[in-house]
Order: sequence, then structure tokens, then C-alpha cells
Amino acid sequence: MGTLASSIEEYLKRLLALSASGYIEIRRKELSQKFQCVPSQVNYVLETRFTLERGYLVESKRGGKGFVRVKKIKISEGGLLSMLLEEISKGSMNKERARHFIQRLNEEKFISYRESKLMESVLDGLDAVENEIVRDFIRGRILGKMIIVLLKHDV
Amino acid sequence: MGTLASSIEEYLKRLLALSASGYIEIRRKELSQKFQCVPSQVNYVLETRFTLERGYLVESKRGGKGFVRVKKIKISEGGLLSMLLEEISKGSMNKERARHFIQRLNEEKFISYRESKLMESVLDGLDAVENEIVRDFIRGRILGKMIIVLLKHDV
DNA sequence: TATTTTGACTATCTTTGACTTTTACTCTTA
DNA sequence: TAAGAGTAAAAGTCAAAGATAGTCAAAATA
Repeated sequence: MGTLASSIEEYLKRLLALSASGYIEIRRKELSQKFQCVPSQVNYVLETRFTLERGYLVESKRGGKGFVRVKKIKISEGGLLSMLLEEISKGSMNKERARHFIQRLNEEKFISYRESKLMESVLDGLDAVENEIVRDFIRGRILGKMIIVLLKHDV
Repeated sequence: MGTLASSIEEYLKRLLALSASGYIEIRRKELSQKFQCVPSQVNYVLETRFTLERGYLVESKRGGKGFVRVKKIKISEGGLLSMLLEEISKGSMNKERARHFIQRLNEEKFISYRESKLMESVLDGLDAVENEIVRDFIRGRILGKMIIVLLKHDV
């Protein structure tokens, strides 16, 4: 028997494997009751085991009928997305590299032409940020958030 | 099954979609009876889901012959985008305002949900720009460029 | 020391109900 | 009969209660 955290991790992964939709929705409180622990333990598991790097997306809603949704995303090893995610995780990205990735994303039909143009317009808009370090950082940051959105709301 | 609030929201939107006049008139009390809740629940739904920023106008009258009228404000894509551009040029485009505009564009079906989330992620990404003046300026600049893309590459 | 577990405090969203205001209608009364 | 008073039938307001989830740092454990 390992830690509580890994039991919960396994449980969620089992649920995910069984789910036809590719994602699961749980009640944080219910789950914590099932494992007889505090609710924030669930957050700990999600933060440490269901990260983007590991191929998971987590969304949630508070209040009545609240939920936590965990989604498994398929990122092919060594593919465009995994390269992109890795570069983004390093923190920043220059304009040419970003433009290249956006074009490739469109070529691979991961985004539409219009979406690619929308994303490129961000790069141009950022030219007005004076400091190059800051500019590259913000560019990487925005790109990262955009990728998450694209994965969350895949076509 | 979602919340009561979203059931009522959906019901009203369905009625609106069916209505030829572009607006609907309901009795607050009747509606609350239909959904077996207190009347003020209807106000909650109207206040949170049928706001001006989302493109709805709500009017009402009390007393005998009282009613609640909900109207969808019709606006053209060009109209909405030029309002946006005007606010940007006046420098009054803060983050929340921008977010509402983007959501409105989606609600009006001028952009897809995915595109709206893509645009919103720019707003969040820009939070890392320290200086508020700079941040607002860059946000406006990017938004402006995005709008041009939307106009150019019409769906 | 690094990881895990816990709990106090906070944030967000929804639902409810007591109390207030407005309006149409009816009933008096000069 | 016109003006005013009273009444019932709406709708509005607002704050409290309820239902979730998130954050963060201290404590416990490996």
C-alpha cells in the first residue's frame, strides 16, 4: 500500500480509463469522503499528478452543483504538441519560433486558418512591448494559455 | 442535470429563439411556479445571465397586469466590432470590458466558442505585464489586430 | 529533506425568504 | 360622477443561508 495520494491517483486513472468521453467529473467532497481525507487532499493529487506535462487538464466549478473535471489529452510522443509544450514550459519563446509553431498547428489541422491568424495577431500586437526579455516571456505565457484552451476545447 | 438557474436560463433562451417578435413576456410568479422555486430566483437568473453586456434587455412592470419582458438586442458584427474599436481608441478597454466583448461576440455567433476562449487567454496572459498603462495599451493593440483578422477572414 | 496530509480561512455560485414598492382595480363619498 | 382611499396582485431588493471548490502554510511522515 502506497500513499493516500497515489491511491486517489490510481482511482482517478481507473475511472478515466473506463470513461467513454475521455473525461470524468467528480465531487471533490465525495471523493475525499470515499478516501476519508480532507477535501484539499484531492487538490494535492490533482496538482502533483494530473498536470499538463503529464497530459491532463483539470477544470472545476464552485457552488451548488459544483464539480471537478479531469480530462486526459493525447499528446503523441515527439510530436508537434509535445515539442511545443516543452518549449513553452521553459518559459519564453521568440516571435519566429512562435510563428512557426502556429503555422505548423494549422498544417496539422489542429487549428483552423482563422484561428492561426488570430494567434499570429497576438505576436504582432506584442511587438509594442519594449523589453525583449519581457516580450518573449509574455509571448510564451500567452501561447501556453492558448494551447491549454485548444486542448480543452478540441474540435 | 445542472443548476436550477441554468435550467431557467435555457428555458428562457428557448422561448426567445422561438419568438418571432424578438422578445418574450412572462409572469415572474408563473415561471417560478413552473420551476418550483421562489420568485426571486427568476431575478437571479435575469441578473446573472441576461445582462446588457450579454446582449439582453430586461424590462418589467409590477402590480396588476405585471410582466417581465426579455429582449435580445440585435447588433451586427460590424456594429459590435466598431464599438469595440472605439473603446480601444478611447483607452477605456480594461480586462473585464474586453472579456465581456469577447463573450458577446461568441454569444452572437460571430466567433466560435473556441475562438472566444483563445482571445480570452490573451487577457489572462497579459496579467504578467507589470505596468498597468502598458498592459492596457498592449491589450488594446492586440484586440485591435484580432478584430481586423476577424473582419478580414469572415466565417 | 522532500513529500504528504491536514485544517483554517477564503472565494464563488446558487437558493431562499422576509420585507418593500408599484400598479390596477374597486369602493366610497362629496 | 370625479377624486381619493383602500386593497390585492404583481414585481423588486437585499441579505442570509447553503453548497461547493480553492489556497496556503503548518504539521506529520517517509
